[in-house]
Formats: sequence, structure tokens, C-alpha cells
Amino acid sequence: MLGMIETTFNPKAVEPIWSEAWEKSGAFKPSNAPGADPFCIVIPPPNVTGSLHIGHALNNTLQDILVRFERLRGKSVLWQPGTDHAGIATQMVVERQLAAEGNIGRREMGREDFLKRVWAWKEESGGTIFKQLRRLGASCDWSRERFTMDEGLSAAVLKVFVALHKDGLIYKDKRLVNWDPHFETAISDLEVVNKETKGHMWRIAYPLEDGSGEIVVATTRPETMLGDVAVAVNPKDERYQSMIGKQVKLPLTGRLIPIIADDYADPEAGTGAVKITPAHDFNDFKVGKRHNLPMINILTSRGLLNDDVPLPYRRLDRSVAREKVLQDLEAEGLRRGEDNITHTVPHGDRSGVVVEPWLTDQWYVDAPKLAVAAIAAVEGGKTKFTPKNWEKTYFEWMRNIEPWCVSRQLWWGHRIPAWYGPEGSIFVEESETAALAAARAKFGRTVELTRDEDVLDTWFSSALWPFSTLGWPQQTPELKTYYPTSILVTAHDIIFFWVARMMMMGMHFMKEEPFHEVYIHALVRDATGAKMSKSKGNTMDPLELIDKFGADALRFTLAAMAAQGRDIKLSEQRIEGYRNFGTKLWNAARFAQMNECAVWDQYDPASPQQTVNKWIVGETAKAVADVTRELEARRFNEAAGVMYRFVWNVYCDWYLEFIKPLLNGSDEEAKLETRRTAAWVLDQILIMLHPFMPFITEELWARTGEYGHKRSGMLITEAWPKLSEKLIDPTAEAEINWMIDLIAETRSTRSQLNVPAGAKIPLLLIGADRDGEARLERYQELIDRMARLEYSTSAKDAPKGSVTFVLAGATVALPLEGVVDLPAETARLTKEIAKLEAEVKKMDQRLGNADYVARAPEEIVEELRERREEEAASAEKLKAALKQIQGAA
RNA sequence: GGGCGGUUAGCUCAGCGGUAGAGCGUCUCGUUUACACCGAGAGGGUCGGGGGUUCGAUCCCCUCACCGCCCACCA
Repeated sequence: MLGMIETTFNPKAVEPIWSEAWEKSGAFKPSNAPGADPFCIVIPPPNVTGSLHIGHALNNTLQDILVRFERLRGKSVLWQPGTDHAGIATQMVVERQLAAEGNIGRREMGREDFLKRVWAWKEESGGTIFKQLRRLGASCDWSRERFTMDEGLSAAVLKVFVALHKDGLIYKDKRLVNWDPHFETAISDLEVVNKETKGHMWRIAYPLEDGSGEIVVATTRPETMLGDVAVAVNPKDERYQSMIGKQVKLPLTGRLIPIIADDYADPEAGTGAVKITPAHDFNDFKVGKRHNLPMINILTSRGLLNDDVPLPYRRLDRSVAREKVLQDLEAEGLRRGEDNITHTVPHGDRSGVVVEPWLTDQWYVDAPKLAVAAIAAVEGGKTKFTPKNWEKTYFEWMRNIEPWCVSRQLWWGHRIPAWYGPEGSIFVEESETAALAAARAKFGRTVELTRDEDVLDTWFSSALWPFSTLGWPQQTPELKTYYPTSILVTAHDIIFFWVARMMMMGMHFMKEEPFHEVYIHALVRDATGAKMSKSKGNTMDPLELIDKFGADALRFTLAAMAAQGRDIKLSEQRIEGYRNFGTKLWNAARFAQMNECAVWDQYDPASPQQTVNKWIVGETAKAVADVTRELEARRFNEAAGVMYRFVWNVYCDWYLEFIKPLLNGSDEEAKLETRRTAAWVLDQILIMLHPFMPFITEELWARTGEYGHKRSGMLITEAWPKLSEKLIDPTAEAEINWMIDLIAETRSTRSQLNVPAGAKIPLLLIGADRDGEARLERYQELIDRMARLEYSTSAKDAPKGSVTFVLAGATVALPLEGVVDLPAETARLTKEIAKLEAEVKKMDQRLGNADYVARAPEEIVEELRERREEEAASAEKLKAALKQIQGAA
């Protein structure tokens, strides 16, 4: 029993019911209706063990709006859900748990047991985020949920890795990587964050071997001198000409290293002489290669100094070693001063520790080659960015892309399918069996193989997401129908991490772009404007907001704030305002119900005879066109704004007020038409608003369908309105707008004159105001019309010489004689006159310019002239009125 | 160093070549049978500064200032 609608909507009670009903009904699955266009979005997979933060809420709200919109428009919609295993992040969480429980660490535990533990954590917390997304109303096809480490996706990863390897697009290389000494793994360039840090620039003297003096180098990292293999100076640098080719005796180690000439040395920087440490600096690495210098690694995987440094420094932490090196140099009298500087230091984005360039063997994807097709797809318009300016960012990065280091020295992830055999042989195959077979073929006998210990970067599997979730490498019907997907919705912080890589993998393996459009939305920032992130923990909790205001309010707020181009600072007040919007809609429905505005399935929007009804039908047609256009253009804020204004400012403020007398009147035919129209418009509102506020609209759909014509199904399966522009009746539009304008004008007139309702003001004031006489006539006409339409009974009863009417919630009284607050009115008129005179002056100037240049269209000049005259005349009238008032006083 | 974005009402932000907008907040008024999560009104802005284009600039162009973000470099 639904019964009478209460005064407010109760989201907590209602939302779970609809969530379940929708899912059970199969409404989230693609309709696969014959002839229906496909529409597909793959969800940006959240971390499997994560929970919903406000960024997810925004991201998924926007996707859900599009998905529900297209579903209503009759497309066969697939919103593909899934989660990411989030290698480093998840492993980190579990390691922390182990530490907190006082358990043994992962190394002591061993790979197998540790992975068991991670899987257990995945099982325990893995469902959380999808439960939360359901609360938000996300209409994903939950039956198709995928996980980057499930069987199918893991198979895709293997296949891709092997295929790329066979094509030479994945290779193993020994080069410098960003090494995270905390996690003891390589990380990609993107996982390094540079932080401004206060530090020192130390100057150190390296004595020349021949005793002819010294060369002073500058460095921020003195401990790395233990791995120095040369000192470089610029060949054009006069100061050092004579030293090129000489040897210096490297302090603390006694090694002899050469002074070399290389353009890399900048005479302006430091002392102009730079120490070269190829194993621990990316630039030095290049110099080392150029000059065939040895590479001396001085660090262990944990960032301690290794055994290739003199005894006193071995096993010291790099920071401790720095102090000791400085002290020892001081003792030897080789320090040549220092400066305080601020410089940026690379840190691991997850670990937060300083990362080290470190020389290791890693697997690389040949990103520069894969980028070619990915760039072309965007250049050729196959994939479009919204807003378009992000294409520039995309191009910039893609055109300068570096090889992508994809191996990680972690355990949680896809293990690299490479096996090592005798004589340095490597077999990259999809299974151990295949690798063994390949090895047997090579060696002519069965050999022992050991598998690569490393796993792949999390983003490797994410890069396959658009096709792997649709079934690839199987040629599934879904893959055929929904690839390329329609649109990807994501935030700009992962364009490089994710979007770019999906483009590369999609173009390579599918030969087609993974999505036609990439919609980049803003980041939701915290109060200080800082980026909210999973690891920082400075997030707003969307679940709390949903508890407090309902999912619809949160969704509508996020949509209304999702303007293209600016990040969002969310405030609760705003959400509260949109919660009130829901209540407003709710009460409009309540009003309709109380007035027996029942749905009628035979309703023809072209049929109304009453002016107000013709008008609202036209307004509805406009709203449909507007909201459709804005959603198609992905201007979510505009689309939300259209609905907000239509519901509140048009339907509620004016239409429902205008029809009150009709509903209470005696014209039965008009009454019936009005009831049906009001109900029909409400239906259109519910449909259009459904993508934004699915719960309240679905609930009202059910409630309003309780009387009158029976609904054929849930709102979620309705059809988006298709209304002809012919429904806009210009005559009705003009009539109603005329009334609205006048009523608004009379309202403000009363207030401007600053008299209480019912008080009396002199006729001369109205008459003397701008357009005064004409206005008085119009008021009289308005009153007549409204009386005719039975808008007001009091108009008839108004005392002679005054008019009073009630409309749109306000009593408007216009007595035509009486008293007035003279000082206030004098001030107002003076101000008004000054404003008008300024206007006239401006007009004169414009007209002067226009005549002089004589280039303005005649119409405009004419318009300007007219306006000038009007303003001038008004000013004169006001002056006259002012004189009269002053005379009276 | 390269790139992107921002600067509009007290706050949070839309908008835009044609007389400045919303929500919230503030102040007045309101026991009108949908809604006080409401209604009617008011106040509050030289649209960051300076140039230019234009009949007309908050909007387009140039420039400066400040703020933020991304990338690169950092001896």
C-alpha cells in the first residue's frame, strides 16, 4: 500500500528497495533489442580492496547518468564493471596488516603463504566497493563483474605479453630504473613524484693526480662520489681546458678517474665541473655510455652501501653514509664550502621514500613504437577528448614517451611468463609446458627452467581492460558488439597511467581504438584544494553524504558541479540545496496527487485548449530538447541546470500556481484537461530526471502510477520523451510570459515603493514612473484577465481606487492613492535618475562611434537610438516626479 | 624551463560579443488547503590590473600580476 504521498521523501527506506528491484529485473543488462544501437562504457576499475571515495562517486555518477540516458533512449547498454588488483597498493596494505598484527614479514612468510594472505584479504574486502556503488545507484551489469587477476583476464595478460615479446615490443634490458628501496622494486617514471626539498649543494675538491692542483665539483649527493668514474667539464670552458685528459685521485677511495670533456657539463651550473656517477644518475648514465666508462653500483636493494665501497662505508644507510663522507672530506680538508638550496627530490608515490636510480635488469615495453598508432587514432579523430584541450596533454606525453618498465619486484600481480634455462636462454611462453617444449626444441633435451620471479606493473593488465573484460582473446559476441566502446569517463590524473596505455594496447591488439570518446572530468579536491587520494587519506566519505542527504542529492550535486575545466570543491550546503530540490519535486507530485492529476495513457500533448496547458507542453518540449542537447555535449552541469530550472522555476513556481484556479474552478472540461496535462508533464520530468536522480524518480513513478492508467513497467525501462517543436505554441507562450513578466513587475513595484501591502500610495507615483501610464493600463488588463480566469476573488472586492490579487504565493496589492515614505522614495528616484543619465551618456557615446564609423548595422543603430530616447524620457519623467514629491514635502 | 587552468556577489561556483547569474549565507515580510527541505522581496559586483579589436568587451587578442596543477630539469 503506497497511499497518500508524505511531505518528504525518505531515501534511506526507499533506495535499497529500488536498487534490488532494478538489478533483479535484469534492467542493468544490455537489452539486445533488435535494431538497438550498442552503447558501452567500461568502468575505470577501482582497487579491489578499496572503498568508495568522492572521486569514485563523481566518476560513477557521470557514467551512470550517461548509461541511464542512453538506456532510456533505447540503446542496448552495457556498463561493464570490474576491479583492479592494484599490485603495489594492495601488497602494501597487507604488509601493513602483518606488521600491525606483529606477524612475520612477507619475506619470512614466503611467496606462497603471502599470496594466500593477500587473496584472503581480497575475498574479505573485495565486495565492499561494489556494494557502495550500488548504493550510489550505479547501474552496471553486475553479472559481468571482472577482476584483473581472474582467469580470463590473466589469460589475456599472458597472451599479450608473449605476443609483444615475439614482435620485439617487449624486451629485457639492463638500464637505470627508478628504484624504490622501501618496496625493493623498480617503478615507472609515472610512479615517481618529485618533491621540493631543502638541501645543500656541497663543493668538493678532487686533487689532480700529478699534484698540479685540484678540480672542484659541486653535488647535492656527496655519498655517490664513492661511485664516481670521471669528472666532466665543458670542452669550451676555458677554466678547465688544461685539465682535460688528466686524472684525479678520487678522495676517500684513492681510485684514479679521468677528467673528460662533454657538452653535458654546463659552465654556468655549479662549479662547471661535474662528477660522473653512471650507476646512480640518469644523465651520468648517458655520459658514461658515450665515453665507455665503467659503472660502479654502490647501493643494495634496500638503499644501503654495498661492498664495492671502502670498508668504513659498507652497510651504512645512504643518509648515514652522506654524513660520514662529508665528515671524512672535512677531515681531509677537501670541502670547499656549501650553499643552502631548494631542489626537487624524487620519491616513490606509494612508499614516500627517496627513490634511487639503480642499475638492474628489467622488462620494458617499447612504448615509443606502440605510441605511433595511439597518436594517430586521436589525430584522426577516431578518439575524441572532451574537453578537447586534453588532447594536447595526451599528445605531449605520447610524443615524448619513454620505454615503459613493466616488471616489478613484487609478489601480488601477474607473474611474468618468462623462464630461464641454461646458457642464459630465455623462453617467453604462455605456460610452463610451452616454455619447456620450446627449451626442449632448442637444446634437444629436457632442461630445467626457472620462472622469472617478478610480476607485471598493475597498469599492464589495466591497459587491456576495454577488450579483456569483453572476453578477449575469445571472440565473444560482446567483444564484437561493444568494441570499440562508446566513451571512457575518467579523471585527468590517469590520462598517462591508463588512457594512453589502453590506447596503445587497443590499437595494437584490436587494430581499433578502445573508445570513441574520452570524457575527462575534474578532480574532487579537499578544502585546501589538495588532490584527494587513496593513500593520503584526506577523502570525504560519500557514504556518509548518502546517509545524510540521499544518493540522489549527492548525484545531482556532483552532476551540477561537473563543469568542464575546473576542479570541484564540494560543500555540504550545496548537497543540502539539491536535497531540497528533490523535496520540491516530491511535493509537486504530492500536489498532483491531491488534485487527482492522474496519468492517462491516451494523453496527446497536442490536444490542450487551455492557454496554460498549451504553454507548459511547449515548455516541456523545450526542456527535453535542452537536456538532450546538453547531455550529448557532456555538459552535465548544464543538463542538471535545465532540469532544476524547469522543475522548480517553471513547473512549480508558475504552472502549478496558474492551474490552481482551474483545478478549483467549475469548468469540468478544463479541469480534466489540466489534470491530465499536469500528470503528463510530471511524467516527462520523472523520465528526464531519472538519469540524475534515479531513486526518487522511480519511487514517484510508482506512486503516481497508483491511480489512473497502470504503468507498464519501471521508470528505468521507459522511453526518453520525443516531443516535436510544433508543440511550442507561440501565442500561448507570449500570453503566459506576458503575465509572468507583469506579475514579477508588480511584485517588485510594491516592494520598491516600500509600502506595506494594503497601504496607499499616490497615483502620481505610478503615473510618473518610467512607462508609468502604460504600465498602469497593463496592470488593469492583467487584473481583468486574472479576474476572468478566476485567479483572484479579492480583485473583485478590492476597494475602489486600488487593486489586490493573489497569485503564485504572493499577495500583490496596488492601491492607487494614499501615502508614501517620502525620504525613501526621494532617494530611490535620485539614484534611478543618475543611473538613467549615465546610460544616456553611454548611449550618446556609442551612437557617436557608430555614426563616425558608419559600420554598424542600421538595426542596431536604430535600436540604440530608441533606447537612448527611452532612457532620456524616463529620466525626465522621474525628475518631474521627484519635483512633485519634493513639492509635496 | 615547457604546458594547462584559474582570478565574476560574503562563501562555493556557473555563464558569456548585446543592460551581470545560481546555490548557500545575510536582511525584510508571510498562519494563502504541494512543499518552512516553503513562498514573496531586498541588499550585495568598476567580472584581477593595463592596453588593443569592435558600434558595443566580463567574454576575443596582447600584456602584467597573483593562485593552482601537470611535465621536465636540478652540479
